[in-house]
Amino acid sequence: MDFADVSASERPYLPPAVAVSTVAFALNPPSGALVVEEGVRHDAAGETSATLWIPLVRRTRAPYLGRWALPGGPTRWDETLADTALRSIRAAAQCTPGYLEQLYAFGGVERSADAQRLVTIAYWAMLGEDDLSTAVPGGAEGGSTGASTAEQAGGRRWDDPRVDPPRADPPRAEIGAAIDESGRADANVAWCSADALPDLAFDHSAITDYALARLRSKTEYAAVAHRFLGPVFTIGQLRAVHEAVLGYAVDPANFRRQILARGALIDTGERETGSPHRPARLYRFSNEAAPEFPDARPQPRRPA
Amino acid sequence: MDFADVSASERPYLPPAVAVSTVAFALNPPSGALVVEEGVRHDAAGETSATLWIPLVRRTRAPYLGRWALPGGPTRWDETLADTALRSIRAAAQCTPGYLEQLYAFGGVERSADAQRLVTIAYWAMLGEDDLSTAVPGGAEGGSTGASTAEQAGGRRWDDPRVDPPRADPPRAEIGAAIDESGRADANVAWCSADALPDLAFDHSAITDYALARLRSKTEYAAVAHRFLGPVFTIGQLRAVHEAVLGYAVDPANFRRQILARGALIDTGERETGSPHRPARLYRFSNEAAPEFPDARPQPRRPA
DNA sequence: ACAATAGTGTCTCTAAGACAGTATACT
DNA sequence: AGTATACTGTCTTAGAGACACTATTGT
Repeated sequence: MDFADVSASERPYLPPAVAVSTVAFALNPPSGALVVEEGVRHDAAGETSATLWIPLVRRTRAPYLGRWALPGGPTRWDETLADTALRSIRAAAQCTPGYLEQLYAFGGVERSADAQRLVTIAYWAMLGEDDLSTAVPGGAEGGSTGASTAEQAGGRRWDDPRVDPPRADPPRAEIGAAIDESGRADANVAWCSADALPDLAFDHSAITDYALARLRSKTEYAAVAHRFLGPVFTIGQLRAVHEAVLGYAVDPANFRRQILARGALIDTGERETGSPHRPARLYRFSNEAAPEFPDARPQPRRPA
Repeated sequence: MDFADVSASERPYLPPAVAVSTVAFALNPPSGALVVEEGVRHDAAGETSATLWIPLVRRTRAPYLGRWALPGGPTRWDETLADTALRSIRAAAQCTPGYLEQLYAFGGVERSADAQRLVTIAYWAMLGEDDLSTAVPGGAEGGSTGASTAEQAGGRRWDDPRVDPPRADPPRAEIGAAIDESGRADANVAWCSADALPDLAFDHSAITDYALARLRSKTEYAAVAHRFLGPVFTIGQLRAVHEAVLGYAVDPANFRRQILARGALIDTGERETGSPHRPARLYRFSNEAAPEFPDARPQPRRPA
C-alpha cells in the first residue's frame, strides 16, 4: 500500500498520513556530536553553559530540503505512537530517553503545502546523562561515540495509555521526515542549544517552543527534573538541573526544603565523595504514585 | 479513495485512519433531550442536581454495535482537527461550544481490534447554557427542541495553532463512528450524567475520565468556568458552576476575593434583578491575554 | 419581620522567599 | 587557613481558608 504513484494533484484528497515528531532535551550534547548554533556549525568544545540541547535531523528531500527538522517520521502499522517517538529518538541520538510524553497533535490542513495531508503527533522527551553513551558531564574530551544502540528501557512506563509489544516485520512507508537507522555519528544529525535554534522545517520551531514551555512548566510543578540525572544524585545536582531548565537561580535552602517536602526523594544513606567541600547526601527517586494521566497536576489543597 | 474493498485480513497493514472524538460538557441536558443513566433510559424530568452532562451517540455498526460512544468520526480532507470536533458536536448536540481544546491523541495498535489501525485525537468542549437552544436553566418544561443548527461561532478562537477556512465539497470517508447530520432530536443521541456513565465503546470511557480530570483541573487554575454561562453573570452563578464541576462546596467570600484578584472579571455596573435577596453585580469576562498555548498554566511567582 | 444571598472584615495557618549562621569536606 | 558547598534556623510576607458580620432585596 504505497501512495507514491498517486498524482500530485490528487494528494490533498487522500486520507491524512500520521507522523510523529519528537523534541528530545538533554543537558549536554554527547561528546563528539556535531553542534549547530544559529547556522554556524562547529564541533563540540568547551561551552558547559547551562542550557538545554536538542538533536535535529537535516531534511534530505523536499519540502524544506536541507533545513533542520525534529527527528520523526510516519508510524508503522505495528507501532504505538510512543514507539514511533522512541524509534526516532534512538535513530537521532543513539539512546533511549528517561521520560517521554505526548505534547500535542498538529493537524492543520495546510501544514505540508501541496503534499498529502499530514497529522503530526508531537512528543517530548528527556535524555539523561547516563543515557547519552558515556559522555563526560562537564568536559570536552572527544570520547568514544557510544556504540550499540543500547536497549535500556528496563521497566520504564510510557505515557500512552495502552502499550503493546511490537509484532512482525512491517512494510516501510515513504511519507514525512525520514528516520535514519544506520546508527553511528551522522552528519545529518546535529545538536543545537534550545536557546539558539535555527529556523526549523515545517512548524517545528513552534513545536519546540511548546515543548520547552511544557518542560519548564512540569519542572516547576511536577517531579521530572531528576530524569536528566542518573539513578542516584545529590540535591545540589538536582537544583542545578532546575536552574538550567528554568533559566534562573534557585535558593539552595528553600529548594532543599520544598523538594524534600514532596516526599519523593529517598535518602540512600550514602554520600557523595571527591568533592572539594562537605559531602552531600545521595538520594534516589521514589517512582510510586505516578499520576494516572501524564499531564495530571498535583491535587491542590481542598477545603473539608 | 475508499478502503471498503480491501480484504479484512489486509486492513491492519493500512496506514492508520485519523478520527476525532469529543467529550462535550454541559451543565444541564437540553430540555426534551433523551437522557440515559447507567442503561436505564427515561425522559428528562426534574433532577436539577449539580452534575455535568455529556452527549453520547449510539453505535450503528460493528464493532460495539448498539453501545454508546462519544460523538466523532473521521476527519475530512479539508478540515482541521478542531473543525472535525466542532462538526461532531454540532451533529450530536445541535449547538456550537463556547470552548474547545485538544485532549490527547490515542494511537495504540490494538484499539480497533481487527479493523484498520485508528488514531483518535480526542477533544473536550464546554457547552454554555446559551448555546443549548433555549433550554430553561432550572426547569423541566418540555420546551421546543431548538431548531436550526445555530451558527454562533462569532469571533471565537479555537486552540489549533493554525486554522484555515474550509474549502470545497469533500468526499465522505466510511471509517469510525458515524456522524449523524440530520439535525433534530435523534433517538441515537442521548445525554448522560458524567457521574453515571454506562460502559462506552472503544476506550471512550477512559477518554471521558481524562476529559473530566482536565476540566476540573482547568477550573481550578484557569478561567474557563464562565464559558458554561452567558456573556454576563454574577459571581454567585460562577461559583455555582465551580461547585458543580469540582463536586464540592466553595466558600462564597473567599471565592469572590480570589476570582476578582485574577483581574479577568469586568464589572458591567448593572445588577441582577428579580432575585428574592440583595441584587448581585453583573460581570463580563475579559478575553484579553489568552494563553499562547491551550494548556499553558499561569506563571508562578519567580524570585528576582 | 424573615429568608436568602451579596458583599466586607479579619483571624489563623501554611508555605514561599530571603538570608544569616553552622557543618564538613578538599587544597 | 581558606574556600566551597551542605545543611539548619528563622524572619517576613502573601495567600488560602474559616467564619463573623453588615447590606439589600423580595415575600
